[in-house]
Amino acid sequence: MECSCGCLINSELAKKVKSKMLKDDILFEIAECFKIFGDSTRIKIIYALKLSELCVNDLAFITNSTQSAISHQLRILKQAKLVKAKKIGKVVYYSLKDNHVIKLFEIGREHVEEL
Amino acid sequence: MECSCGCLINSELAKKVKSKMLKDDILFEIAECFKIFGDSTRIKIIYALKLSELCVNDLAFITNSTQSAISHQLRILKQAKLVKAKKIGKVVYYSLKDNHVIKLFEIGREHVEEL
DNA sequence: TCCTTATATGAATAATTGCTCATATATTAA
DNA sequence: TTAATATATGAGCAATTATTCATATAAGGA
Repeated sequence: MECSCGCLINSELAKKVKSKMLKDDILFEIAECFKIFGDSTRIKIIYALKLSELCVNDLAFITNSTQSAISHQLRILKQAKLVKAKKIGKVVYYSLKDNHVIKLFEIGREHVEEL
Repeated sequence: MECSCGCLINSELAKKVKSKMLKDDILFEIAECFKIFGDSTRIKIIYALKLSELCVNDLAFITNSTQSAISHQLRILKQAKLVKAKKIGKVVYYSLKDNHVIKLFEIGREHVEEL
């Protein structure tokens, strides 16, 4: 028995596939990226920002959420480099950082609509 | 004060954006889709299956995980229609359901590698 | 200065979730 | 039939997480 899985049929194949796997930390980062998109509130924020640059209170209004909840989520989105912020007076305007965010959203949307 | 957010500057904009938002249930489904990709173990499974059709034990070996953990995650992936299963004898072979899964994975990977 | 508005944030809570462990089912071999 | 192998699954647990609440900070207006 060659591999730890105990599956005799595919042991050679399994070793080959294992050797071709991306590094764990890369796969972890990819999962972390998707995790950001995997929350209703954050997806709503992303979609709203796809339509327009918006301030925190407007985002709260648009998403039927509270200012606090949105602010917490915006911090997460900012840390993930998905949105950027611009402060004018006491108002902070948020917008999507780049088109990659929109691209990812659209592919996800397509996938859902095809099911 | 027109909108519940109390933000006078953007109240008209906010109402306009809100009217253009996708339905909550659509956005929820999109988030749910991304959520599936947002776990290290599942991403490892998806990447491994991108390389080859594999049985449960091989997947456990390749991902350094247990048979039980992988089986649980495969059930989630199957329910989400991301993988399909084919039983031959006592071995169950899993593979990706379609190229959309690969496409989503690749866009996520690109995004991570650009950061 | 005092008040209001806009945003941020720490703590607490409730809900979700991924894993482990034990066990069940199914198939094949002896 | 009995044993071994491959997979599935329910219960319990630990960790994560999204929200709420209270409060802090910051800016503008009276």
